[in-house]
Amino acid sequence: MQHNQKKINSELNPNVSVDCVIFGFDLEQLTVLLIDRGEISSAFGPRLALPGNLIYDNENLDMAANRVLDELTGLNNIYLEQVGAFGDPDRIHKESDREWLKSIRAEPEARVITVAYFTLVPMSNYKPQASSFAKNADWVPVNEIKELAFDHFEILQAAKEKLKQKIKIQPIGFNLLPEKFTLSQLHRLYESILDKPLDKRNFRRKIQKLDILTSLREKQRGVPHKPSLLYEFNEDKYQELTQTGFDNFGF
Amino acid sequence: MQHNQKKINSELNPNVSVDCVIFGFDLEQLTVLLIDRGEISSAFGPRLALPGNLIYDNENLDMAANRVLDELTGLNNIYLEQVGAFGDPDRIHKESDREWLKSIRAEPEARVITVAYFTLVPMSNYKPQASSFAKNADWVPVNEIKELAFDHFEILQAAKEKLKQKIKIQPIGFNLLPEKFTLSQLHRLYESILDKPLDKRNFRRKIQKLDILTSLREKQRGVPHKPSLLYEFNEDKYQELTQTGFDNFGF
DNA sequence: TAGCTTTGTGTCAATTTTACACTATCCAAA
DNA sequence: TTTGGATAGTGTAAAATTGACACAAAGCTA
Repeated sequence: MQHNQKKINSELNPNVSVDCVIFGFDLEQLTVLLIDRGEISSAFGPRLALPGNLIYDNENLDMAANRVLDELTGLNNIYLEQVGAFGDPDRIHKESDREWLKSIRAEPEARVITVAYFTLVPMSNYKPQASSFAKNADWVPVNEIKELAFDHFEILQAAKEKLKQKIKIQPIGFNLLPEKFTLSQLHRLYESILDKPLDKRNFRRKIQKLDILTSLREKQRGVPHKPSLLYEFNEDKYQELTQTGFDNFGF
Repeated sequence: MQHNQKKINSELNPNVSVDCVIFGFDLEQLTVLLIDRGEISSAFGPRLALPGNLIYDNENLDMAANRVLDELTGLNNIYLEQVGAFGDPDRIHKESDREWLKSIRAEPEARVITVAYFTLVPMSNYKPQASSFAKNADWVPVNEIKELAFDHFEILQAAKEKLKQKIKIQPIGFNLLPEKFTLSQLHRLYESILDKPLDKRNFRRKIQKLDILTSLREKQRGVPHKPSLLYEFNEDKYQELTQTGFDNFGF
């Protein structure tokens, strides 16, 4: 593999962007980190949008997604997975979006293909803060989101679906929880991702059988009810599992 | 949704391409339709590549993939699914690939992000033929492919994986078979996609339970052994199934 | 100390999965 | 026409998994 073209300066590629669906879990429900575009577009359409940006010509797509994530949250080394590319020619040309683009893009009329990612961040590690491209960012429960800028709602749907599929195959949900968590929290997390109720006892049986939890000799404190045992995620077992994979479909 | 920018002429977008992993099944094994780039690059690297092309500015990604597929095979209305975007800055800058690009691209040095698709075509409906961007195209058994141009081998791996996952969730395999087929052929197809042997009786039981096959009162002819019953795919049941979905993971 | 809230636990029936081997049918070759 | 070769087609029993279901224990609060 040779690199024949050394890029001294890296420039924004006006035709390709990344957008991130940043999932969090407030121990109650699944949430997404959205940016508020402010008044400028509110007269015409949704204020909220997924964080995203054009890519630089010297970075690959994963790097670009990580950069966006880092700029917004200060987090890196985060679970990140590509959802796919979205490239409708008119995806950014709704009236309500054009105004905003004029204010942030050098070529607001350019056709932009976006590559969507989803990431899982432990909300406890992060509180929203201002960033270069977002004055305001906030966690919004997934179920309350009815519309978003551009085609971001469609992207969100795709990301949810991908997460749903993925969590059936790999125990990635732990990325959304604090280091120590209770089985009830994990249970609730699965319910909100799969978007259906799961029997408590059956869930516990099944998750325990995966053998990736370490039970700590420590209880919840300060809760007005029987305190729960805390658990930790067992990375070694996880690695082993991802090797083996856990297939579902019986064949 | 308003369209504010009418494009009279559509131009090639020099920064975004689509590549298609066109799967076929020769009733023995899974195959992929590859184009032969010919002598020009053979001195340096692989001659074979996935069919693909730059997108036009007035078409969306699915349309572009369909166009590539149509140009090469004359087939349209084919099962098609996005695999994802591949955007390493150096993905097309191997020495062995640059020569070829010079011969087919207006801007051979431009950075190109590609969006990969996989499609399933019934091989019986198609015999390779010349096309605008490929003098020669041919079916190659998946297992025999060791290297491809650009990052196409990586794309192929991703497409195989996606197909593997997908076939566990939806009965899409039928797209690879002729209209009438035998259970053994279907069996063999699943084995070659999942890349592992499946017990014959268990497979038959399971597939029958899906209830998407119609048994024809017709037998194979001219085979030097007990002829197999022929089956047909039942579209109505399939639609019903995709509604319900068939989940694997038990939760 | 009484009451509220959530945790944590077991069993049984039904279903699904896995492993496994022999006969039936057609063609081809002798 | 008989025989051999090849693949089709079929059932069962043991093991594992799933799904449905209810009540006592622990801590907090008033």
